Amino acid sequence: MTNGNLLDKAYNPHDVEKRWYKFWEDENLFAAKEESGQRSYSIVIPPPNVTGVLHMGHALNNVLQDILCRYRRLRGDNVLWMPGTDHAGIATQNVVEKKLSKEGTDRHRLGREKFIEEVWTWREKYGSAIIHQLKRLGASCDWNRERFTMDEGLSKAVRKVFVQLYNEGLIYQGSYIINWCHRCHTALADLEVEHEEVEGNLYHIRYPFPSGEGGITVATTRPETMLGDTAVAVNPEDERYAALKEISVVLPLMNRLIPIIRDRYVDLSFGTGALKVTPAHDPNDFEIGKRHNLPAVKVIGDDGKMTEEAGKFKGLDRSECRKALTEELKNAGLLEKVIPHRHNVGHCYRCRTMVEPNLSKQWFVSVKPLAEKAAEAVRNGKTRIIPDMWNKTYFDWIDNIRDWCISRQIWWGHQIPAWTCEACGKLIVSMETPETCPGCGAKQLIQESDVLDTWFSSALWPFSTMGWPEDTALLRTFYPTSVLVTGFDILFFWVARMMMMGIHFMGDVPFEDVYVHALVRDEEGKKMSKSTGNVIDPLSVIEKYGTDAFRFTLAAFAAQGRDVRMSEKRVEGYRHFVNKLWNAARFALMNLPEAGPHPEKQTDIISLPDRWILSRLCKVTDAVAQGLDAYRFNDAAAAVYQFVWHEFCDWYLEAVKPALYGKQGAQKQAASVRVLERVLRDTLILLHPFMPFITEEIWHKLPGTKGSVMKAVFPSDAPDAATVLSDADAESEMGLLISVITGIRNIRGEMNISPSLELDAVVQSGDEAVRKTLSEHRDIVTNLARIASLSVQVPGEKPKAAATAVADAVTIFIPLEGIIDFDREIERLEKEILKTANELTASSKKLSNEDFLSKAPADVVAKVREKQELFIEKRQKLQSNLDRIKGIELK
RNA sequence: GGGCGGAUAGCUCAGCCGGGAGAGCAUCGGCCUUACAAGCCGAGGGUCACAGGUUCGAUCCCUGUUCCGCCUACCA
Repeated sequence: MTNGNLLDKAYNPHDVEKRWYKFWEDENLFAAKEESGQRSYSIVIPPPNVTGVLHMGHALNNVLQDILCRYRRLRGDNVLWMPGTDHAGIATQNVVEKKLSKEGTDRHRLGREKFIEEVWTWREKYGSAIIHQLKRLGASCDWNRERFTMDEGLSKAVRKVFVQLYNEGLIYQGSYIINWCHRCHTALADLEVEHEEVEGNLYHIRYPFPSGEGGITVATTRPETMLGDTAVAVNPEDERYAALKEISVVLPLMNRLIPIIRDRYVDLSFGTGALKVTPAHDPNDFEIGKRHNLPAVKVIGDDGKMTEEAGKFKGLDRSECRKALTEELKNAGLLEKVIPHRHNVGHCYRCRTMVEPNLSKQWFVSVKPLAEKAAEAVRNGKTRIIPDMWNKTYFDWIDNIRDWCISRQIWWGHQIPAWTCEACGKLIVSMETPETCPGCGAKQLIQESDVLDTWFSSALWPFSTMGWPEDTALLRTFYPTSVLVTGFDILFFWVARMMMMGIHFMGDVPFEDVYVHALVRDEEGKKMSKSTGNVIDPLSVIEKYGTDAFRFTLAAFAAQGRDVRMSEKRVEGYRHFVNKLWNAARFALMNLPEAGPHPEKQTDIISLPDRWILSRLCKVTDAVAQGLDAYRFNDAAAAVYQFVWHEFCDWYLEAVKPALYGKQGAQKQAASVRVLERVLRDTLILLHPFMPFITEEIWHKLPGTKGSVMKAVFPSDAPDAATVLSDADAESEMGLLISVITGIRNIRGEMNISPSLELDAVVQSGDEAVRKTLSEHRDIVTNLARIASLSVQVPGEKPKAAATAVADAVTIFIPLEGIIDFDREIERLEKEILKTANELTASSKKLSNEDFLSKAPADVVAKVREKQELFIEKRQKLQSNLDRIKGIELK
C-alpha cells in the first residue's frame, strides 16, 4: 500500500547535487531555443574575470539570476541565460607576468606574440575555474553558448564598433592628461582610479621675483612636479596680487623664468592664493595651460623616474626626487613651511599603486552624445533601474560624464585597429588589416600597439554574445534582454556603458530592467577582503551545508537596498529548512500509494484541512510570483518558508494524519492522499527556483510525476490550477480550530502540565456556527491539543477547578480537579487580562476622540469598534473566570 | 565639497498606500508525540536613534540633530 521509495532520515546534498546537475546538462534543460512560440526571457551574465575565483559577490549575483531563470522557465518562457567571462586585460596580464617572473623571465624577453600565447595557455588551464564553480551553485546557464570577450566573434564586434565610432568622429586620439599607473605601465580611465585619503604635506615654496627681492609663495602637495612648472597663477580678483607689477618669477632650482598669469580657477582661500601650474602633471593645470598657451613640460616619465627635463634630478625615482628637492629648497631658504595635510590621492584599482596624472597620447571616446541617450532611456522608463534609488546615482554620473580613455599600454586585449603609414604618416583605421597605405601606397604600415580597455568589449556584451554584427536569430529572439542583475559597484563601469553602446549600435536599450543588488558583507557588515581575512568562501559553505541551503540563505537576505550580511550560522538555519522539507516529503512518501494518488472521484470527501491547505497554497503561490516578479527575493523566500514549515508541516500534516491513516474512512483518506500529493508537488515547483537540487530529488521520488521538475508548470499557470482555490470559509474555520488548539496548548505549557497527562476540555460558545465547526472537527482538536475529549457546549454551567482561556468567541475550560495550581492559574489569567486591558485602552482612547470619529475613514472606525467589542467580551470572560478561580481557592 | 543609504527585540533583519510592532537566530520552560532532536509544544523580550512639525492618528510623511556605512569630486 505505501510507497517503497523511502527516503533517508536526513538529506545528504552531496551526491544529489552532482547527479542532478549532470542530468540537467545531459538532458539539455538549460538550452535556449533560438526561435519558439514562447515568450522570450533573457539575461546575460555579468562576465566574471577569467582570473577570478568565485566569491560571495558572484554567488549572490548568480543565484539571483538563476532563481529568475528557473522561475521563468516554470512560467513557460523560452529562457536564455548567456554565460561567459571577460579577458580582464590588466588583471590577467599581471597574473601571467607574475608567473613569468617566477620562471625568471619577463614579457619583454618573450616578445609580444609569445607573451600572448602564454596568456592563452594560462587561460586554457585556469580560465574555466570560475565556470566550474558557477555550476556548483546550480547555475542553469546555457553553457553551449559560453562566450569570452576575446573570442573571434566578439573581437570582430569590438573592431566594428571602434571603426564606426572613429568614422563618426566619436573616437579620437590626442595628448591629454590621463591617469598613469607606473606599476601596470598603462593609462587608466578616470573610473579606474580609486581615491583614498592619505596623510600628506603641503609644501609652501617661494618663487622669487627676477629682481631677487620678494617673490610669490605657492603651496603644493607634490613638490617634485615644480620642475615642470610653466607658470604661477593667481585669481584676477585677488586683492593681494592686484597691485603686483612683476610679470614673472624665477622657478627655483631650474632657474627658469615663468610667467605670472591670472585665472579664475584659482581658489582665493586656499594656501597663499597662488597656484603653481604644471600642465603635464595635473588635469587642472593642463586646462589652465591650454587657456594661456603654456608649454607642458613632462618631468616624470612613464617609468616613474624623472626625465631629462628634470635637470639634475634626472633618473631619480619620483619619491627620491621629492626628498632631494625639498632638501635643496630648504638649503636655499625657499621652503617656507611644510604643514601636514590630508588629501585624496588616486590609486590604481588593479594594483593599489599611486597613480600619476600624466600627459600622454591616448585614444578617447567622446561619450557625451552617447550618454545623453543612455540617460534619456532611463528617464523615459525604457529601462527601469530597480530599486529606483540608483536612478539618481546613474544620472549623476552619466550627466556629468567625461571622455573615456580607452587605450591601454598593455599587450593582452583587443589591439586597436589603427595603423600608421611609415612613409607618409597617414593614420588608417579599419576592420581589416590594410595591405597598403591608401594615401601613398606604401606597404610599411605599423599597427597601433595599444589595446582597448576591457570594459570597451564588455560594453558590447549584451549583443556581441548573441552574434552581432551578424543579424542572428538569437538577437532577434532575445535582444533586448529582460533584466540585468548586477552589483552597484559596476553601475558606471559596465551598466552605463552597455546602455550607451546598446542604444547606439542596436538602436534599442540592452535591457528592460536593471536589478541592482547589494554587496555581500561579513557578519559585522564589513566588506569581505583578503587582507582583512574575513572572506567566507562560498564553495566551502556549499561543501558544508549544501547548495540549496546556501542559495536559500542568499535569497532570504537579499532585501532591496540592503547589504547581505553572510555568516555560516545563517546558512545552518536554512539547512534545517532544507531538511524539514526533506522530512515532510519522507512522511508523504510513507503515506502515498506507490502508483500515486487515485484520480479525483465524486465520492471523495474533502476535509477542512485539505480545503484549508489548498487555499493557503493558492495564496503562497501568488506571493512567490509577486515577489519574484518584483525582484523582492526575500519576500518570496519568506512566504514559501512560512508556508512549508508553519502551515504545511506544523498544521496540515498534523491535522490530516488521522485521515491519511484511514481512521476516517476510505473516502476521506483518498481525498487527503490526493491533496497531500498535490500540495507537495506544487510546493516543490514553488521552491525549485530557490532550491533546485532537493526539489528535483524529491520530484523524482514522488509518485505521479515524471521527467524533471524543471519541465513543470508554475502552479498558478498549471492546467488544473482551478482545483487550488482560495477558500475564505476554510481559512476562517481552520483559524478557529488553530486558536482553540493554541489556547489549550498554552494552558498546558503555562501550567506546566506534562504532555502525557490526559486532559479533558470543555469549550463553550454562544455562536452556533462556531459550535458546529468545533463539533465537526473535534478529532482534529483532540489530536493536536493532545486531549482525551472535547465537549462542545452552549455557555452555561462552568466546570469547577478548571484552567481557562478565551479564544475568539470560545471559552476553553480544562478541568484540573485536584491538580490545578491556583496561584499559577491566577497569575496566568491576570497576565491575560492585563494584555487585553492594554489593547482596550488604546481602542477606547480612539473611540472617545471626536476628531477620530469624524475624520477617520468609516472602515477604520468600524474596525476599531469591532475590536473594542471583542476585547470587552474577552476581558469579561477572563475576569469572570478569574473571579471563579479565586472563589474556589478561598473555599 | 556633493550625493545616497542605514539606525526597529540580545543578534541579523522584514515592515509596500499613515490606522492593532513582525520573522529567523539566540534565551527560558516543557517534551524521545512512530516524517523530522537539523525536531515538537509553550513563554519572555521593543520609548521603532534624538528633537521638533504635519495629522483625528506617525516606525512610516516633512524639518533639524547625532552616530554608522557607502558612492562621487580637478582645491593645489
